[in-house]
Amino acid sequence: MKDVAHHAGVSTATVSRVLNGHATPTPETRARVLAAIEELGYRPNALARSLRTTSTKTFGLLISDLVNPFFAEIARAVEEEARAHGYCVVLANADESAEQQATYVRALLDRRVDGLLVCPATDDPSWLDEVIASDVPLVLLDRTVQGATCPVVRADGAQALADLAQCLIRAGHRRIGVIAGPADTSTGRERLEQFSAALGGLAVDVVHGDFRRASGARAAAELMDLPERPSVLVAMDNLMGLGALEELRRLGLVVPADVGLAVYDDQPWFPLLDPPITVIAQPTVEMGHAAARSLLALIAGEQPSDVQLNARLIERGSCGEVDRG
Amino acid sequence: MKDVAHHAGVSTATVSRVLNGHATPTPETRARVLAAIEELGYRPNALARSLRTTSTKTFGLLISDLVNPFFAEIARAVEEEARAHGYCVVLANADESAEQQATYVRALLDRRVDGLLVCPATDDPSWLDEVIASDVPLVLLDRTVQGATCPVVRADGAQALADLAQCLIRAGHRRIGVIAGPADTSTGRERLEQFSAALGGLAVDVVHGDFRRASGARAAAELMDLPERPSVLVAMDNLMGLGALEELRRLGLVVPADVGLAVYDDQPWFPLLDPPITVIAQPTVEMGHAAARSLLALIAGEQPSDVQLNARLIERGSCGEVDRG
DNA sequence: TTGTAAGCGTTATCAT
DNA sequence: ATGATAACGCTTACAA
Repeated sequence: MKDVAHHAGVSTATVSRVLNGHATPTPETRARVLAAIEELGYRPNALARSLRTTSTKTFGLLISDLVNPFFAEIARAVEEEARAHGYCVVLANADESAEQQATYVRALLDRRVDGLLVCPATDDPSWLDEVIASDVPLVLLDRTVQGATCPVVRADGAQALADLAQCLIRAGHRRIGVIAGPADTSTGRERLEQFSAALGGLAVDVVHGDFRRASGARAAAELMDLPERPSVLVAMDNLMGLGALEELRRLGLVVPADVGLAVYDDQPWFPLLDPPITVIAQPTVEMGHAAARSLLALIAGEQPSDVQLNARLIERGSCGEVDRG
Repeated sequence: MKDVAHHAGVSTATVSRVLNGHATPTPETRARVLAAIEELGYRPNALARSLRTTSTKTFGLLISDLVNPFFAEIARAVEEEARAHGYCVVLANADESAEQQATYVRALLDRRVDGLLVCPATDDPSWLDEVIASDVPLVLLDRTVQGATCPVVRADGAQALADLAQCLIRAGHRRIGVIAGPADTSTGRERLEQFSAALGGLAVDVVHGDFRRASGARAAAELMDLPERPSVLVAMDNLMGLGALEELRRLGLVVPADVGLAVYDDQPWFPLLDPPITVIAQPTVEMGHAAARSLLALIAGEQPSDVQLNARLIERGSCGEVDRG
């Protein structure tokens, strides 16, 4: 910057003014400075600038699992909305681990992001104190944590789960196996509760997984090993659904003849299976956009309210019709 | 930091020394400082630290398309390896756009990342000059660009494509439709060339896509609309393969009876289709790890050589057997 | 072992 | 309209 100033015969202050589009510099000095910048290939140091202005024009986005396409889509949407408003997104991947999440929260805070979007790995609220202390604006995405007072953006699956319950009961299912998410995540608990509630008194067999593929396979194996086999399986996330599908295949079980299957989260390949899989689809793109906008609002000093988007059931025939012979 | 120093009755220099694990501070002053840090909830400002030390302990990772699971897996692996060596990864998503890529290269350079990993969206080398000028270490991942002199980590598909060609010819295919990647990407060109070469004189019908889903559907439609229909389609990337699958389904065509299909990139759901899809699998995790290690080496002043991992054919039956009646 | 002070590359205040 | 200059929060000679 000093070089540029020298080259243009001005002070660094003027260079700064040109850089930041201030009104003051005269058109001709502006031209001289711009020429010098061009010639020297000068690029401002964002670190120094941020140190001075206390603004990094950067969001931190903490994702629970990057290889989960549900989160990848959300991340893409967040980044899209952020970019439209002049913000960069630093993406960190917690891999469904609470410790990694805490580590990254700290790393992002230390790097002075202007705002934080977190898809919490677990309910554990211990990391919250640090971000509150730093008073960096925070928005929770997809999942909540205990006692958080910040805006939350999530999909409401109650209606969709009720629809699914109806659909299964109508099809004659009386033994339902649920591959639930972790009990220490809000989505894991809620989906299970809402589904159970919608089922009325009907009991379900529940095995908890961890929202990842292998756990879906394990859970499916366990459920199909029960003395009284379920006639349909409901996987509460797409990766566990994938694992379940793999396990059923391995066991030589045919969907829906031997056992039905429904999955939470839609994926483009679900309709390609035989039979196409019945799913509950979440509005990922809208969630990402809404979350970024909430954070923007928070930064602008507003008080954005929570956002609840609706998930919806897409029936495709993988839940079959139970033979009532 | 000044507060901490006051609180502990020392100077900021001593606080700094404690923070950075220097040998000098006496155990008891160290304890006092640590206590003060704890009590005040002090967190060092990474920006200021980086400004001073010119090291951010951060890699920039520029991905061509985050919702492409191939890149998501790579990103995860890069992050994993980087974390193991004390580096954070800032992930940016170019969405297969050259302009967005250039924008992000600049943003990452300005933020003074210690190294850059780029999966180039196109061959366009214009952004290269800026990173060379900045002399931030650079590693190219998956794709190369014209005239780049930096280490490259990629998968070599020549053998796998030759195997696939053999497999198709053996099955009796004589009209092969290729859904190729963009001609302005190295992987787009190479895969097509290597496959054509392996086919010997046999002509192929080629339609270029953009490595994304919709283009795969369009290309499949175009190929199946040819006066002489191909008996098998080869999609040179998993997203275009997905699109092709969707289009074939829409057209009411059955794989492999009506038309065979092979796809570059494996995905967990390919084996679940009926028939399971024959694919060429790339070692994504190894690629991510290798790339991160190459960058680490570059930063350490070494001269890592290019890395070529082998892709491999996995035959699963979606290419059928042509009826030679 | 510890403190003083300069400097990293900016921006912003205050003069001019 | 422009130029000195202090300050942002940290690290590191150098001195004590």
